[in-house]
Amino acid sequence: MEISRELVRTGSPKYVALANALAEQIRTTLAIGDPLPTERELQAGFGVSRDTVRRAIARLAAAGLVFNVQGSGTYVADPAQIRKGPRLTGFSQDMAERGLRASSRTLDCRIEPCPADTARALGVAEGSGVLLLRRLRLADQAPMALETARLLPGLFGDGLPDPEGSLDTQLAEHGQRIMRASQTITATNLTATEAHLLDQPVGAAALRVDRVGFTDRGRAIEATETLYRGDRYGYETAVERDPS
Amino acid sequence: MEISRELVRTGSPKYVALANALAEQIRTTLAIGDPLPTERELQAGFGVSRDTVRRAIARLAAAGLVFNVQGSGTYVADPAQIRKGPRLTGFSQDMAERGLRASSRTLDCRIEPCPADTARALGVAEGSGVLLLRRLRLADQAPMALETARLLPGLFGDGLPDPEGSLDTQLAEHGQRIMRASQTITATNLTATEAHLLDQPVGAAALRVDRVGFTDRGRAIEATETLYRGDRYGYETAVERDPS
DNA sequence: TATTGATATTGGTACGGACAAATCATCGAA
DNA sequence: TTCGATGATTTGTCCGTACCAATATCAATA
Repeated sequence: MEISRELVRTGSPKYVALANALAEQIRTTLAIGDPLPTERELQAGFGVSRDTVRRAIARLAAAGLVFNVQGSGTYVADPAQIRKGPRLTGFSQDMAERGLRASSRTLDCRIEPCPADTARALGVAEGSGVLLLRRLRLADQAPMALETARLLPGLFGDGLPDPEGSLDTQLAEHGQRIMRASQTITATNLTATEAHLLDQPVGAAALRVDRVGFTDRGRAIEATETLYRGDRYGYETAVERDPS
Repeated sequence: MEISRELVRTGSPKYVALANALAEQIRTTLAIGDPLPTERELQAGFGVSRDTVRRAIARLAAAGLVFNVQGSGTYVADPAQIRKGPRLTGFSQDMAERGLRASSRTLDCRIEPCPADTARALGVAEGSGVLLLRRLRLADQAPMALETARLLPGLFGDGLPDPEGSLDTQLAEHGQRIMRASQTITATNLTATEAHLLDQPVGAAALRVDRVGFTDRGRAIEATETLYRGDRYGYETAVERDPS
């Protein structure tokens, strides 16, 4: 493997720059199963410490690009097989990655008393006012999902969000970034109302995703229930074994 | 926070032992939002290097137990809100964690030609012989899921696996451990045959999980399709934002 | 009182070294 | 040829040090 000896750092830490450089070289010059240069070779080649090399490789391993074998080396993983784990995305980005154009039709946008289960998830008192946003989500103009979001009040200053835009983006503009979320995925048959909105036959199978979003401080700020059309949507995820 | 000064190491690395010790003390003596001792305090208290302390804390952070704030400290996260990510488990263990007793009824167990899509997932030639294992999975005696597994031949020496036992356990006994898997989750309506086996009405919504299991070397050895009853099963997962 | 600015504290990055554990290549013996 | 021992190689763990970046604290100032 050819080793470039200069790292481009645009404000990011050195190990991130090194990881990017390695990822690029893996894409361009290495095949699946090929070994990377040894850590000490990389250390010498890039003129960095082994600690930095190991951090960079750990980053690639976490992304599923490579895997380590103690005593042997570090090897390029199969990108077709090792899919990336589920990333936290909004609907728009999710659709974009599937090559679909996302749009939405707002069904409801107002302050309403919080139901019990949502209140528990958000850590607020039952019946206290939360922002309700109900939207029909379209992909390439055709109905894809029915989304009911409840957010803590005051996240958008005093006003309401723009129902047409990406919630995630608007939250970020107000200094609130959802860094992690917990989801429960179930299957359900559509009711008549839901089926009509989604342009599906009554009783059709739908994927129901209940999501609670947290900031990096662990504060729950958003609870969303989404009904995806079973015939159009699949949820991809990667799981790993417990360290044991 | 009280700091114990002795670490119990049962073969595991020091940072793992420290992480366990910290997790225990967090459970017993700290509340949500409380700050951990500073890294330098822990370093002195346990008599280890700061590197070891940081590794231990990184482990806890990855598990969602704590979170870091640069310049401020490390704080205890809310365990009720931050659920653990999905772990790679077999059906038996999955049910056990839900407090249900798993059993199974074998519907089919033989060698058969591999269909095209599975062949691609497993990286073998289409039509080559793979081990087919079809089982009805029961939880507390009631049908829960319909599982169709295809495995590379020869994983169990020359014979077939015991259809009643845990596949995962039997694989491990033959030196094959599935370390990661990629899954696609969809919703579907049950056919008449499937519905009958699962004791559900025809057309009931079911959660379909297509899983491909890989060894730590990235080799695919198992492809499983599982139909879970929509009224009994939910899939829980945690997602995180991309590092960006 | 409110704001600013200096200073200390805390986690984040980076360097260096040493040894352990797993693996691999080699060589010798059976 | 086959098997096993041996030593070299490679990743994993652990230690120590130094400095950077973000945050918190508090005194000085307007």
